[in-house]
Amino acid sequence: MRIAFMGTPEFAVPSLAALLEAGHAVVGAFCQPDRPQGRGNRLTACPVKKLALERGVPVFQFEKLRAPEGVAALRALEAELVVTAAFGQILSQELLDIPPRGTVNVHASLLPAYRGPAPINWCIIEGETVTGITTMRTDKGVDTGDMLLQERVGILPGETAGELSARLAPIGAALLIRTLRELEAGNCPRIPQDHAAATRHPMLRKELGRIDWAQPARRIVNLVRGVDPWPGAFTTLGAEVYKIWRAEAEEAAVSAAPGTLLQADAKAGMRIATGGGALRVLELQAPGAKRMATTDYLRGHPMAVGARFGEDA
RNA sequence: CGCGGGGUGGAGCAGUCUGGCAGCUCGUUGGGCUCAUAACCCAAAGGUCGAGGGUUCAAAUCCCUCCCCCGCAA
Repeated sequence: MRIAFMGTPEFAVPSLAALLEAGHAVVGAFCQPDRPQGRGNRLTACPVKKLALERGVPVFQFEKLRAPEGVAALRALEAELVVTAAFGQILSQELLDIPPRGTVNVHASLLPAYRGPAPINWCIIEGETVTGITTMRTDKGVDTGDMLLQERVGILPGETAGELSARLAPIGAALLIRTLRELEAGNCPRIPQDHAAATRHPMLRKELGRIDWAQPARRIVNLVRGVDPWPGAFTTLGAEVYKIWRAEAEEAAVSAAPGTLLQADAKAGMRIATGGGALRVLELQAPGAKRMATTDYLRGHPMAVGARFGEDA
């Protein structure tokens, strides 16, 4: 099929690769414009753009695809079908009307649950143990279109959003290919979503990573996993910002105020009081330093038991 | 030219300002001790101090150039 692909981050890469692999004519790859990124603010190409260039697929980057130039560009490609995967822009009805065989989206959740731009992160933050991939017909709402195929995937204990995303991406790619095959054969199911059962979660913000020590340790662990690798869970100690990358919940009863440093020993490790149990910090990152095992950190940076995290700001 | 922190035995760090013996907490190895240990005691190995150049009687430390890592902002 003549397909226009739209996607931006790493998650979308296997889907684009699979389309090419399956012999589809990918006539264009749309992704977000290059953004200044990292130290030095250098313009950086997104993963989809890199792959597209590598495979000789024409790349299109519009600040707003729904603006006239974007619409014209898509129209000019004369694609039969549009495939989107974590594109990062909402398609207008005008855009949706262009491809004669419609638009198919690869979404990383079991719709209608976890609609929105960051389903993988939110599943983990909310403590889910099962998620999945849904392929769907894109309509004018955000992740509201009719569902095509769905595949359940278990979330591993301790798995981070980054790890889960890397695991889901190829599963999504495979499901996409199967969906297209069944669409072409005319035997693909098409199931309207139960909108009453839908949940929607917002885009990630930096501030989401701030640890609320009044929460139970178990929820803080889920936050730590769910915002890894971005924005990362963090807390403050005085003016310093510490990131916490790996932690376990300890159910023991704790009487100290939430955020209190209960233990900081280079051998026994670090424990912090929470609103429910203690948080055992296994891996952290101090300002200016790289992430490291808590015990390693404590060897060179003794900390006073009784200090309160998250007290300022 | 966005702002800032950092690179020192295997790990985490101090020492750099004010040049003068390569140091701390661990780990590793060997030995001892103990019913036992995230325990304790004794000993040992392990370093181009990120790279190159310069200044100096003398450079981890001061000057110049470069490389690499990290945080913030976006």
